[in-house]
Amino acid sequence: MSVDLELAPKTKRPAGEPCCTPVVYPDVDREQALRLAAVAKALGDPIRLQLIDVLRKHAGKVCVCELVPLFDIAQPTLSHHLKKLRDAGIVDSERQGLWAYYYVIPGALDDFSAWLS
Amino acid sequence: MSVDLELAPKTKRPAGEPCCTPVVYPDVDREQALRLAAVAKALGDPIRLQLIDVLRKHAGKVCVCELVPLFDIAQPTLSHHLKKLRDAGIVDSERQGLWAYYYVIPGALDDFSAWLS
DNA sequence: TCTTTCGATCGACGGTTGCCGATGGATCGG
DNA sequence: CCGATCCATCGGCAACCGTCGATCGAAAGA
Repeated sequence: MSVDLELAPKTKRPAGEPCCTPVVYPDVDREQALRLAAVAKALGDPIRLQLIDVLRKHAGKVCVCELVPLFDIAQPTLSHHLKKLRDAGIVDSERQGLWAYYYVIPGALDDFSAWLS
Repeated sequence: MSVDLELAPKTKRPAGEPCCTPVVYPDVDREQALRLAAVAKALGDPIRLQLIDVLRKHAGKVCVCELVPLFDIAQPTLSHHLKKLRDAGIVDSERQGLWAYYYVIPGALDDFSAWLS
């Protein structure tokens, strides 16, 4: 992986103790960090995390009218959370007549999962 | 896993199409979702994600004075991010004289990583 | 056409976040 | 002691977030 951030070892130190002898390297560049953090941010809400949990375990498309009664929030709030997950590229939706069916985009969490492991 | 959220299938539907026939089950209860989302939220910032990346890859304790020049932010801001990671239970610090050394708490990300996989 | 239903969007509100400069507390050298 | 260094905290600011009620557009039935 490429290194995006530079490393500037400290020179001034009041004592002779070794402060900056071990050099650290970031393995994730800024753009990759932005993408991964966007996914993490989308998962950083309990309701959205449970939404992903439901959609993933179901392994299919789930109607919004099924998701609403699962959580103690108003319908516009749920729609807002689903939009956040859509904007993060984690889920997508499909309209069938009057209903909207949501599903987790296959492989959308792979990069983040790989970084975390 | 225990199911915390109740499932209330919809009864009224204008057409005969199957809307809520497939029943969905959440596998994560509310408390677990809160813990996992707190970890995800802490990782939901590019700088914090890179911080974790550096600390994890280094496999040891890293002095703050080494972390400051890696990012284009002021020192109080870095300290703020480190506090967020500490509050989330992901990292911890250890003072040695004048310096503070940070490290990733072993196993702190295991639950989240397991849920994601 | 009129009504009902579903889902998205809007507008508004309190609370939180990320960022900075300034300051403080602790530690060490001189 | 005094000054320098490292790091945490404080106060403030603009931006964002989660939430709701109200509303809208699309679709289907009567």
